[in-house]
Amino acid sequence: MSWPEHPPEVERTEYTTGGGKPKGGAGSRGGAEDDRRILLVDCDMFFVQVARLADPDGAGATPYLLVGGSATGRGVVTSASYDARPYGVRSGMSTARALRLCPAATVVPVPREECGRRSRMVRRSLEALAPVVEAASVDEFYLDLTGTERLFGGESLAETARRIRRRILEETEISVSVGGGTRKLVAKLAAEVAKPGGVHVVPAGGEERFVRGCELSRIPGIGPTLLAELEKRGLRSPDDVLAVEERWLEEWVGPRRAHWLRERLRGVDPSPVLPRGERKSVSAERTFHEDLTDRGTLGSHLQRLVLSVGRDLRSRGVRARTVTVKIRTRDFRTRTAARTLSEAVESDGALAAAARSLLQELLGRIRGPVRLLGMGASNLTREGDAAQIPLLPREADESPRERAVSRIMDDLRNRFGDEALFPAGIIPPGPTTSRPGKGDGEKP
DNA sequence: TCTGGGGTCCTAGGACCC
DNA sequence: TCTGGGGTCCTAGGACCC
Repeated sequence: MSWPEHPPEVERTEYTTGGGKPKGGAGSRGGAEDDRRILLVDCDMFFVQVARLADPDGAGATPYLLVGGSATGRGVVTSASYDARPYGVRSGMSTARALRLCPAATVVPVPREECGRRSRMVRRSLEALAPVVEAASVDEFYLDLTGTERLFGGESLAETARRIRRRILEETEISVSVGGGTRKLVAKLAAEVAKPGGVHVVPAGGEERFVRGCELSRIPGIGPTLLAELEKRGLRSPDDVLAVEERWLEEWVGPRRAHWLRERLRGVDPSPVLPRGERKSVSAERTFHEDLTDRGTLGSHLQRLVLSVGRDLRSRGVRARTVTVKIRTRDFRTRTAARTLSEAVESDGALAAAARSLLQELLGRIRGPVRLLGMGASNLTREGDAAQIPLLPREADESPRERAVSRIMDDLRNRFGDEALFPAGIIPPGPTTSRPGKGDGEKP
């Protein structure tokens, strides 16, 4: 059974809101009358699945698989196989510690390209099955099926979810779990219940009871900081939070967050399922194997980051007006410096010029070695978009020649590989830049 | 237990303009 | 010399997500 190209009788819920932010304004409440049919399709341990598909004999052969950074360096676990989790391994944990907990485990690097490929496969399959698809991340997709009841012959949301699950597995070899309900928040939490490889749908009207039954830490938007803030006040469950007088909550976490929190815990979430718009920023960063002090070395690393970000910008056909440089020191403090240029740029030369002076500025502000260096570009505009007319004549941030040079370099790298050219002063890929897909995990 | 890399969104303060 | 309010843009930092 497949989805017609343009389902005529689908009545889409129309939303006028711009960003899909959970503003919770008085106008658009997700009240009891909310009868949307929303699914969250969540790939099971996505990186582990993809690593196994990409390397069936290596990663695919061991039950205890950790996907993530190197074991000897400062890497962390991005995803751990279900067999490894009973040992206490969690994503975000340092790989070294994970290996202490589960010594039998194999570590492999994240297969980035293959992850992108499989993610696009899943998205395309879903787009053929539902009228509105929002890619929330590489491995999570919201579907809005509101109005499809007749089209699907009265099929229940849970039946639809199971059908979609089977279909995705057939078409992409990726196993997913599916959560469903009338709101994104509820669908998301339901998917946790559905894992691994199952389906869970919360019936309309049961939202508040369902959310109240969840742990606070599982509610999207409640992170470690807010959690600790609430715990400090003795609030450990949704019921605890909802029992507290509103004015106290407002005093503790601020009026806006207090309101947001109460709405969420009552299962209210009016945010619409919206296909993702344009990218807002592009960045690259690097944590060093050992903290760095030498400014020349830092400069070379910065240049590498510039090349990566510049190429990313150009491949997307966008230009950036704001350049940001970020450093993290040994004490884990992060500092950023940003500059907005008078016109948007895309060439490595223009990006590098801005980045270099920002790095100097940052190095003047800190003492001691640098743990991480990052570089980002934001304030993006499409190439074709009308450029702002400068009010006064000024020096250009970027010449047509600089743009042309960068594009030629992209072309050469695309044809002959990343290592084809490294302008003087650039640190070539070192031993820490391991290549995915070879052998049994990485040992730099 | 020593914390990756890619993002998004929010807040707060200052500059500047009207 | 004292005194506005609002709007927009920019910067820095931080919370959060996967």
